[in-house]
Amino acid sequence: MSLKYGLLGLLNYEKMSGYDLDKVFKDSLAFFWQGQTSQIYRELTAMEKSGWIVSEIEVQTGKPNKKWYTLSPQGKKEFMDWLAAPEGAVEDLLHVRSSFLMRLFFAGELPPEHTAAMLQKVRAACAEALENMSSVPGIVDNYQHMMPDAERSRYWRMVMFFGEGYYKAIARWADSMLWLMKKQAKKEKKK
Amino acid sequence: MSLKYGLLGLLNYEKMSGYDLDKVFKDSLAFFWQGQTSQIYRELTAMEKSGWIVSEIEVQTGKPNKKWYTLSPQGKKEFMDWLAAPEGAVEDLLHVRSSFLMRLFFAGELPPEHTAAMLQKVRAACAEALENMSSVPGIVDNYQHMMPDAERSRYWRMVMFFGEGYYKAIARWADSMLWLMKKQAKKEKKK
DNA sequence: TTAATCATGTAACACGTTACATGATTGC
DNA sequence: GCAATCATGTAACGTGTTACATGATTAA
Repeated sequence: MSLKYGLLGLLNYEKMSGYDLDKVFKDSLAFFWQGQTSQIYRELTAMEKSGWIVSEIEVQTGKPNKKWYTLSPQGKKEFMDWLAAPEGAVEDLLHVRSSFLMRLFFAGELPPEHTAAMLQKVRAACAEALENMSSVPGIVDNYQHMMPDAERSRYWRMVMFFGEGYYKAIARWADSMLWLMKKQAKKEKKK
Repeated sequence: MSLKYGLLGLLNYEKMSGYDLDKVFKDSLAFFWQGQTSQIYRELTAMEKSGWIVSEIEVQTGKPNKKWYTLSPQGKKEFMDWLAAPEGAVEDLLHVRSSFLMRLFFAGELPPEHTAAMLQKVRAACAEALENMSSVPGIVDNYQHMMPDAERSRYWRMVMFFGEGYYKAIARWADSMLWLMKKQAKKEKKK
């Protein structure tokens, strides 16, 4: 659902090809929405058919031709309508979907050591994710030229803060679950 | 991917019909994995074809017939293999996917008041979600009979703690973003 | 009398994932 | 010589979503 609108949003900043969109998408939106290259091309074809975007081909020599996409007035309207639409927008953020938690739910079928090891991996993954985040401000700066004004990137930073808070929350949770398991293991031994 | 295994996991506790599974699923697993009723029936049909589960029909009068599903040895094996499989299990928890954040990213196209209102709704939704969570321990107790032993539900509680931490983190984030926006609005006025 | 519960699904469509295809140019 | 970059996709399959169908019984 959102992939479409992500692409429209980027095209609203500037004219781009599918290839460009793929890269910019992965640099900016991929933190909260993942899309395969093949899917991006499919959506672009579909949106052109709907008249939301318009393409023109630039013939290149030595390289494959480039297909430049531009937002049509209708596409801009669709984007703005989606952006302002309130339906389901808020609930969505609280929505969790995770196969890790599914495994944890059934973890009673395995020895506790297995789960403890997984939680430790979660801890490590959080630490790594938080470290990797230090490169994001640089990326934001690199894209400053694309944004019509500086205020635009304020929201990008808000999304970043969300990521930070999220990773930290998971780390804290994993720590306290590990502590809980240790306590429980001691109790078991006494018996 | 996980829906299948969620159903197997529940059938590992006890024999159930699609209808039962649908309800139990929504009471327990739906916090971290959503599945429509129609999807559940589809997966059950598919898994029976694969030989992971076996069905027997109970003829009822006054009510529709019931189709009881049991885990086959192969199904149990598939479940245990999935449960212990480490591939991608951890990364998955750190994975974010949210159309709310997509909208926030592009929020510069709208007046800041619009975004502030959305953030306030997020705050309210977190508070509500945390309140609703108080009923979960009761649900866990209700299902105690299904679990082979008390330790099994320890992991259910861990999942619950995750939810709590998650909602609290979002609430804190939303608060600080609102504070940030207020500060910024004052600056704008001065100019 | 109206809604909820019991119990099964089918059909169609939208979206996500994986694998594959092509082929020149540039940097190590 | 080999990998990466540039640039386009198609095909097939898997999963998620929405709408619809049936029809008796029971509780408010």
